[in-house]
Amino acid sequence: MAVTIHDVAKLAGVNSSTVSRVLNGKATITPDTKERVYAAMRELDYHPNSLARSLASGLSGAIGVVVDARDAEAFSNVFFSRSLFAIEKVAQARGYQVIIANGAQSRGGTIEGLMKEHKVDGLILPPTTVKPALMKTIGDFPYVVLGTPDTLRSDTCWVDNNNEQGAEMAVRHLQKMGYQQIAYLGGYQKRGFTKRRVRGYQNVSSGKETILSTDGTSENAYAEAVRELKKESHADAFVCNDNLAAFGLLKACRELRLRIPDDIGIVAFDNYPLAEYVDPPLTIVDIDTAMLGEQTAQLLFRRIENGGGSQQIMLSTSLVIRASSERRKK
Amino acid sequence: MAVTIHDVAKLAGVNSSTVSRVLNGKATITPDTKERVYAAMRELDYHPNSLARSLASGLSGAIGVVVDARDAEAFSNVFFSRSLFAIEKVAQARGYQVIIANGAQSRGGTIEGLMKEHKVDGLILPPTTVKPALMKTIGDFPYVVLGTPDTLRSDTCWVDNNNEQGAEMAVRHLQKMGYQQIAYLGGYQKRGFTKRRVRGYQNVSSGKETILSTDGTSENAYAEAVRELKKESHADAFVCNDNLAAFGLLKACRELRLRIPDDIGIVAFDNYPLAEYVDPPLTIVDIDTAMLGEQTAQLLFRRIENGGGSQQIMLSTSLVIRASSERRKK
DNA sequence: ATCAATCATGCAATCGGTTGCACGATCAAT
DNA sequence: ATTGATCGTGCAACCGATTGCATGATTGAT
Repeated sequence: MAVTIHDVAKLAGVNSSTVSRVLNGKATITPDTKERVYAAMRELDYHPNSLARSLASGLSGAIGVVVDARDAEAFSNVFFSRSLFAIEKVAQARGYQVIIANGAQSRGGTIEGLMKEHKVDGLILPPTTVKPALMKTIGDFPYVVLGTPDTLRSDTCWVDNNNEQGAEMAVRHLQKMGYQQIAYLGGYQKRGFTKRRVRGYQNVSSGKETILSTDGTSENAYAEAVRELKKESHADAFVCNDNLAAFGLLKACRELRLRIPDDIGIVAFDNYPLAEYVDPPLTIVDIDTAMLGEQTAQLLFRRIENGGGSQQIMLSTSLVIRASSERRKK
Repeated sequence: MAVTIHDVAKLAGVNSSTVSRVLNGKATITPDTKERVYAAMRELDYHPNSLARSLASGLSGAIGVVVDARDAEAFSNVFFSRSLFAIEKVAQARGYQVIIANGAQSRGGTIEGLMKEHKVDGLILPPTTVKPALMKTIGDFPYVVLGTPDTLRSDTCWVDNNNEQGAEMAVRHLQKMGYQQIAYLGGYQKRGFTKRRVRGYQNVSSGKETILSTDGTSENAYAEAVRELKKESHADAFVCNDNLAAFGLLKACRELRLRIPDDIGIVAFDNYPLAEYVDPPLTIVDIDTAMLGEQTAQLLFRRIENGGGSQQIMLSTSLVIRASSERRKK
């Protein structure tokens, strides 16, 4: 098989425990010995077997990122992949591996397996998985929720962007641009983040409240938008739950010959790469996904290392103003 | 610590090796004993330590998916995430973990580490990483390239979609719709898949060949498109290297008041979720990313298990015809 | 009834590291 | 010079599984 610590030890003329100590820098070793060991490692192209290492130390050296996706779309969710990128970056800097696992099909089994079979030292979970049953089996295993769990427990760590504030900001912006009747379009109402966005919308909306829920698809958003826009006194601006909803709305406006931003104003959540390339470019409530991922990973590592207290981090969103909400004249 | 195989053995009144055999179903065990062991496992909520298992068996039970991403965008590449979803699905069905790793910053080190430190049993690599130096260190370690490597070696396994055929199909379709002067827009020419798409374009293009390379951004595609469309006798149709290029082109057409599909025909590669929601909906060379991921993973597992011969899989693309190429009148 | 073949299970080595304890060597202080 | 503290390294147990070999029990054939 491959080169082991014993081969290195023999070549360097020391005991394997010494090699181990050199490897981990955990003890005082004579510079001379250290050099001989390094030389032997180099000569043999030694790579420590991480499995043996993990077994002995009781640490897998990996963290798990759980996704809750029934179909491929959720996986290719820009939000998810960008955060994942940041998570991987933080993990790599610490010499940790990132394991991704889809928790959708196996109610809790995936997560439990990762944990109890010692495959990971910590977990990043989606809010949808945080249910009492899981919390019981998870015990004091280190985990951080990426998003806000529906059932709040003070000892749960989570990192999220401030959806409520984001929606408030969107509505205020539209109001300032002179729109009178602002509606909320899109989003599956059972999802926590949608609820919070809607709440933000309700907090500051002044006119009639119109909330058009969808199943999350563009098609559905399109249909709802058409229905609304055909009414006698319809909304003159929309806060869209995501880019997909905004695209459905754009299509509806085109068909009904409503001009944006003159007749209809639009602000949408999430900054898709294409949002600024549609006609007109979309005003966006931008979520700092990189920061989200980074903070989540760092919080997790803090918990893994210190076991330390729980913490919740809420990141602010920012508004990227583009043509879709810039009414030229009142 | 946690429950071990010995605890189970003691409770069931057998030796730990018997428990192991029950666990793995590798030997004949009396139904009675088997039941006692299962009962003990259930009672103690036993979960085998995968680290110990891996060490003993020499198999990590994980595969690595390497990404070559400098920025978050490449990671959130729809192509990548959809394939990843399919890969994870296949892996989960076999009880394997999926480790993702960004190979961008550490020339080869990441891949070598995953391999030599026994963190994974096999690798899925992007074509960009397949260079002679890596091939030497990788030896006969199981790996499959997702995409076509630039430097072809007959013993390299890879899975890719047929980009050349896809481009040919796009051009032929535009020709049939009556477009005379078809250009190719977008794509960084050094990338293998872009080269192959351009080659397909060249194979069947009849009129003047116009190849407009970009740096991959929409902005750049927009600029190139504007430059082309301002010429005296400009192209009347474009095959776009991806959706981003198509979006740049759409913007250029809007500004120059060129109508699609009457004045300009468009076919683009990759079926982004938004492609059918722009105006007009885009005709697309569709890549079956799910199949791509699935085939890649399955090929990898075949190699891990049999060590078997090398194989190359080329998947066909299909054309999804929408309004952007359907010229109403000649 | 006898013997060989097969079955069920235990024993102990092994996978490749880590780490507490022990011990001789070195060093500083008196 | 003596003594106690500190340093550098080896020994061996241990992490929690797997697996080849051995053994006693059971089975079937003659």
